[in-house]
Amino acid sequence: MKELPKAYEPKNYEAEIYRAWEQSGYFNPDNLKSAGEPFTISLPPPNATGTLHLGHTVMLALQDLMARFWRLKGRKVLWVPGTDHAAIATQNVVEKKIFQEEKKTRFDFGREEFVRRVAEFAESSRGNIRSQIRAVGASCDWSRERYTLDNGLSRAVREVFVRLYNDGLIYRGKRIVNWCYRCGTTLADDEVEYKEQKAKFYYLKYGPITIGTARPETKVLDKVIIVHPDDARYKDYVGKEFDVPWIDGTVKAKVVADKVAEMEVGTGAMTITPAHSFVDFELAQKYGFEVVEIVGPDGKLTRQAGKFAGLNVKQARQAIVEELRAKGLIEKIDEEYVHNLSVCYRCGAPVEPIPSEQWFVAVDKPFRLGWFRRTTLKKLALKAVRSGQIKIVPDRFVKTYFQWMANLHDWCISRQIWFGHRVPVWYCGTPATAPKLRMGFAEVVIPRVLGGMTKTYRIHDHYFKVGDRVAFTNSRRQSIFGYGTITKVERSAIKDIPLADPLHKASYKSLDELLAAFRRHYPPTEIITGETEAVLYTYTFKPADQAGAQLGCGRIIVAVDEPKQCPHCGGIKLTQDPDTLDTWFSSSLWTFSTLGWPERTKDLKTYHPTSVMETGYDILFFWVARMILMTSYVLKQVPFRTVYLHGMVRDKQGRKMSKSLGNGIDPVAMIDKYGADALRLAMIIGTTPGNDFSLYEEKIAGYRNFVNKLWNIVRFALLNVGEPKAVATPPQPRTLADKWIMSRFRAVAELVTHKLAAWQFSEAGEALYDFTWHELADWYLEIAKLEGGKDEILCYLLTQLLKLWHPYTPFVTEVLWGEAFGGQAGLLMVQSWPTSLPEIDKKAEADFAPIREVITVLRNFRTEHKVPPTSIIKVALEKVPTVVSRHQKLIEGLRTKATVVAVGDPAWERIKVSEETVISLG
RNA sequence: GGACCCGUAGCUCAGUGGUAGAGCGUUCGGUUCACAUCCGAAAGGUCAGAGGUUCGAGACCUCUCGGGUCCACCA
Repeated sequence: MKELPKAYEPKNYEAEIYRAWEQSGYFNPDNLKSAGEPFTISLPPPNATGTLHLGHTVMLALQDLMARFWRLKGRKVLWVPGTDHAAIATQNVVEKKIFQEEKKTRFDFGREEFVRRVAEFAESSRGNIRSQIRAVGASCDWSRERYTLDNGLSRAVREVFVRLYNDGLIYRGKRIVNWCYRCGTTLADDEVEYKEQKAKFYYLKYGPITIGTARPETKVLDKVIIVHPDDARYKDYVGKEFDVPWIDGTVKAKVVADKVAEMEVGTGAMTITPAHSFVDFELAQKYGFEVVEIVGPDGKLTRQAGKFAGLNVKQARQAIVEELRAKGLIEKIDEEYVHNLSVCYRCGAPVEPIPSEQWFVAVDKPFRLGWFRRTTLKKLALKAVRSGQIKIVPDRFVKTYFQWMANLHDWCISRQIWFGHRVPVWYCGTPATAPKLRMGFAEVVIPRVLGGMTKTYRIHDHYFKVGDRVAFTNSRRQSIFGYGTITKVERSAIKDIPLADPLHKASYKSLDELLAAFRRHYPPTEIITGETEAVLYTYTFKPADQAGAQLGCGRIIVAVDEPKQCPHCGGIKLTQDPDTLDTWFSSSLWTFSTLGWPERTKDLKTYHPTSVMETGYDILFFWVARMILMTSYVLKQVPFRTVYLHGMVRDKQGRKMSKSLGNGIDPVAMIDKYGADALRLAMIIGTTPGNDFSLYEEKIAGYRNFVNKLWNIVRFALLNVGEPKAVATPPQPRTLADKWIMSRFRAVAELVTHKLAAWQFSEAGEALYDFTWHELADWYLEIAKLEGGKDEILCYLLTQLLKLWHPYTPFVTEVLWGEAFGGQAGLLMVQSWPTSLPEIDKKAEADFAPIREVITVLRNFRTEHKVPPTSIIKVALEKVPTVVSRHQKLIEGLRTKATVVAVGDPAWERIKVSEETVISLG
C-alpha cells in the first residue's frame, strides 16, 4: 500500500521527469536496445529567435506522440531537433531592436559587425526555444541538434548550390522580381501576400486612346499600347505609331494587338510598363520592347524618370498626377477601385515588381539525372507524390500540391539581406575596380574593339552617362574583355551618322551598309530605318589582360569553398557575391543535411528517407514542396514517406490568434498552470489533420481534470493493492466484471494501436479517454471496491494503461509508472507496447450490459421518486435477462441500495422500471 | 476565374454506409469511504436545405444557401 498526493501537481514533476529521460540517453536511438526498423522525424525547425507559440506546441505534441508510440512499439526512433536562422525574420527583429536601443541601422555597423550581432542575438535566444521545446515533453535527440546556419548545414547549402549550378539549374538573370523596399530585398513569389485595398484608378488620355492605371508613377515612359485583336474600338490603331503628349514631353507610341488585353477590363486598352509588371515584362520579352526601370531598388524614381527622378513612389504619384491634371490628360478618377496590394509576408510593407539581377533555380529546365533520365525539378517533385512514394495526410492536399507545382515559376533564391548563407559565388575583381555597368559586344566585333575602337552605336539607350566606368563584355560568354570610361554620349538619327568616324574603326560606304550593320546585331523584329535614333557612345578602352592583374577578369567562380585564385586568369582579387540565399533554400535540405550530408554518414543511410513530416498545412508550399523538390534532386530519394499536415490553432470564435486581437494563448503559461500533458491532450483530441481547431483555456482545464483522473485511478489502485508490480501477461479473470473489463481493455488497446498507426490520433485518444474514465474508473473500480481481490488484474490494467497513455501524456504516466513500480522496472518511455492482451469475451460483455443498465435505471428511479439516499428499495423487474438475478450483490452495492426481484426473460429487449414493478420501498 | 474546407446539442468539435456522440455549459441530486480537478442523473438534434444512389445516408452523388481558406489574376 502506497499513498500518492490527492491531486497531480504537474509543476512538481515535469522538469525532473524530463531530466530523467534526457539523462537516460533514450532520446538517442543509438542507446535503444530495439533492433526494429527506424522511425525518423525531422523537427520543423522553429526560428532561432522565436518563442514557443501554440503552433509549435501542436507540432511538438503530435510529433512526440508519434515518436513515443513507435518507440514503445520497438522501433529505433530518431527525432532530430533544430532551429532555423529564418534570415529575413531574424534580421528584421535585430534591426528593429538595434534601432530602438541605439538608433542605428545595419549600415552603421557594416556587414561583418552586423552579421556578428545578429548571430550573437540568435545564439543567445536559441536557448529559450530549446527549453520551451523541452517543457512540452518532446523526446527528441538533443545530441543531434542542428541549426540551419551551422558549419555542416552551411556546407550542404554550398554543395547543393554548386551542383545545381553545374547542372545548369541555377542561373543569374535580370528579371522582374518581387521587391520589398522596407527589407531591401527580393522575395519569392509565395513570400508575397495580398491585401485587398481601395485605391484610386486613373483613366488617362494617352493620345487618342484612354488607358487605365492604378500606378501612374510607373507610366512615365510607357510607349506601347496593347489592345485585344478582336476589339473593334481600336481596330484602326493596331500597328500604327503616333506621337503622344505625355507626362514628361512627347513620346512615340505604338499600338500592338495581343490577347492578354481583356476587352472588359478598364477601357480595354493598356500601356505596358515592362519593368514593373510581371505580365508586361513577359510581353516585352515576347515583342522585344525595351525594359526601362522607372522605380529603383531604393523605392525612388530613377534618372530615367527625368524631372521626377529622386522622388519616392508616393511623392512621384502626386507630382505626376498633378502634371497629368495640368496637361488635361486625366479623363476621370475612379475612387472606389478595389485591388490587391502586394505586401511583404515578413514586414507587411508594400512589395513592388522591379527588374533586378538575381539568382534563380530553374524548375522547368531539363537536365540529366543519373545516367539515363532526363527530367526537370518540377517533374521530379510531381512524380514523388504522384507515384505514391509520398503520402499526404489528409490526402486532399495532394490536389493542392499539384496545383501549386503546376504554377511554380523559377525560384528566386537570392536575397539582399546580410544574415544568412552567402551565395557561394565569387567574381574575379573587386567592386571598386570591377565596374557595375556593362556594355556587351558580339563576339565578331571584339577583335576590332580590342584594336582600339572607342566609339559604339546603339539603338537602345543604355543610359550611360559621361564619366561612368563600364566593363566591356562578350555578350555570349559574359566575360569581360576590357574596361573604360564613357567620355561622350550623342544622339543622332542613323542617316546622320558619319559613315567614317575615326573613333569608330569600321567605316561604311553607304547608309544601307550602316543599316545592315545595325540589323545584324538586333533581332529581326526591330524596325531599323534611317530615321531610327541611335545613341553614340565614346569611351576610353583598356584591354582586360592589361588591367586584369589588378581588375580581375570579371568571370564567375562558383565553388563550395572560398577559392584562393581565379581558375580562369589566376587573379587573386576575388569578390564574393554580396547576396544571401533564401532561408527556404537551406530548410529545403533539412531532412538530409541534418543527418550529415554531404558526408555519407551512417545516420544518413539508416534514417533517411525520414518516416514522416509533420507540419502545418500553411507551409506546404514554402517548405514541404521545396524539400520534395530538392531532396529528389540531391539524393534521388524522397525526404519523407508521409506528410501529416495539422490545422491552425484558432480561438473559441474560430478567429486566428493574433497580437492585435489579443486573443493569443501563451502555451508556456498554460503548461505552467495546467501541465504539459493537459495542453497536449487539448491539442490532439478533437482535432483532425488539415482542419483548423479552436483552443481555449476551459478546454485545457478539462483535460487537466482528466490527467488528474488518471492520477487518481492509480492512486486508488495503489491504496488497494498489496504489492504493486508490473504485470505483463493478462491474469485470469474471475468474476463477470473482471471478464468484462479485460475484454473491453483488449478491444480498446487494439483500437488505439490501430488508430495510432493510421494517423488517427484523435479517435484513438477519445476511445482511450472514454474507456479510462467511463468504464474503468466509473464502473470497474467501483466494482473492485465491492468484490475485492483484484490485485493482479488491477496491476495488469495499470501497467498496460500507462503505456497506452504514454504517447499522449508522457509526464504523468512516467511519474505514475515510477510511483507504482519503482526503479526496478526502468523508465516507462522504453517499455514495450502491450502485446499480450486478454481474450475478447463477447458473452461477458453481453452479460454485463444489462446489469449496467439495471443499475442506471434503478438510480434514475431513486432520483425520480426522491427516495432518500439512506432508504433501501425493493424492486421487481420483469423481462430482464436471467443474468441479472445472479448479480444481486453487484446491483445492490453500486449505489442503488435495491433488492431486485427479477423475472428472467431470455428474450429481453429493454429494461424498464415502472411503479407497477416496484413491490415495496423499504 | 480555379481549387479546397466547414455547416451535427447553447458553445467547441468527433463521427472510415449499419441503433445520432464527446467535452464544456445548463438543470436536478449527492459531506466520510481514489478523485469536488469529484460522483449520480436530466434536459437539449428536421445532422444547413432540396433532390438522387442504397435494403439502409450525418457520411456517397448533384444542386442551392451560408461561413472560411488557398492559388491565379489585378491595366
